[in-house]
Amino acid sequence: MSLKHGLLGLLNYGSMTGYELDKIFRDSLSFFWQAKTSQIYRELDTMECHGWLTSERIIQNDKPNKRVYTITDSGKEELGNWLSMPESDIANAMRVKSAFLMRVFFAGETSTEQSLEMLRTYREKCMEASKGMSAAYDAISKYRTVVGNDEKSKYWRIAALYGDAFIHAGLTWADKAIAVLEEK
Amino acid sequence: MSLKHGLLGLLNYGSMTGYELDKIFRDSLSFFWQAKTSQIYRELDTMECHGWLTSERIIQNDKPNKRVYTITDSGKEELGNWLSMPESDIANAMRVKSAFLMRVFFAGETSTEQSLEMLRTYREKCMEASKGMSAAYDAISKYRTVVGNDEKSKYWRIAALYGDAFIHAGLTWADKAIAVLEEK
DNA sequence: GTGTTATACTCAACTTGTTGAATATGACAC
DNA sequence: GTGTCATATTCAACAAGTTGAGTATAACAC
Repeated sequence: MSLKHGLLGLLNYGSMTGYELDKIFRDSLSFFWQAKTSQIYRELDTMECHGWLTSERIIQNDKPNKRVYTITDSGKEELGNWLSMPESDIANAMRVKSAFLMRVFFAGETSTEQSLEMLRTYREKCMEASKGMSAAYDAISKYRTVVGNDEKSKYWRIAALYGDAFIHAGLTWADKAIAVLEEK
Repeated sequence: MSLKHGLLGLLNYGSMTGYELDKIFRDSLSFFWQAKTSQIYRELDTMECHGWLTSERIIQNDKPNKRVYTITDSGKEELGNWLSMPESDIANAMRVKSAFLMRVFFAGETSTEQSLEMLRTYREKCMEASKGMSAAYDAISKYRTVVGNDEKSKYWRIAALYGDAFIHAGLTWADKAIAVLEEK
């Protein structure tokens, strides 16, 4: 249900269109949650049916018409419940689901050279992601001025710190793994 | 498609029942891929339809009858293709999907005390997971003797190292995050 | 006037994953 | 003879996520 709650969280900052929500997801939440445009619109529909949102059609002359979504009291309540829900998805948070690691696990079926190649590619992706983090921090600064709340942006920074920590862990792991395979 | 490939990887070690596959998933792959029993049986069905597996019904006297699955040449080919498939899910591997981090991101809506509570719980789960890793290493030793291949178990260790690295990163992140919230 | 980009949204088919119950056998303990 | 555990599998309904194409408007540059 977390996509729904992510959307509620964003709409709690202010009313928005599906298009804007989609962009913010890509810009800033995509590090820890990804959603396709089509899924976002679908979820907005069902959330409106639940009564968590209302929507209003805005006629525009310079651009295509749009639909602006606004969170309702019932939506705010739902968001609050989700935020204070304990345990269950903290346990969930520990869960990794990685096709890549599954490949590492079974890489004994291929050659050492191929496995090293894979790990080196992973290492490079970590380096790229590491550079990309500055964009995330930029996005945080940008949206902080929009939302105008430093207390909230503190939590965004904490989430970004998670990104840094895990990218760094990925790098050092890759180095260690490469070393294990290279030793003879 | 990774559950299918995980099952192929295990069946490549030797023929097994759905029940055994389910247990091995829980024992050793669950760190990076989780699947429900019912899903495993469903996937085995569709994989047999693809011709990646054959199955044989074994009549037992002391226990309920069982169905033993065996990987076919076509299945081995599929496994090989998946293992040498580049890029695509290395990029995927970088992706985190965490409802917990989403909650951190929006935790500004709740009190600092509640947020700290959440982070402390996370920290504890990391500690638990850290202890649980030794069980994973035990499982590796146990299955190494079953599979009888040290070269392969090398990769299992590498996967386990990933677990260690990420649990450790989670711990230090949680400490940092708690420090950020506690500073006034 | 042509191509590109940004805006704005919709749809359908499909695969994957979750929930949770249901069924059945035989061993072993008390 | 009752209860529990380990073995072994099946089913159905539902929720979530993916793929990929399709539709449309208007600004801006060249």
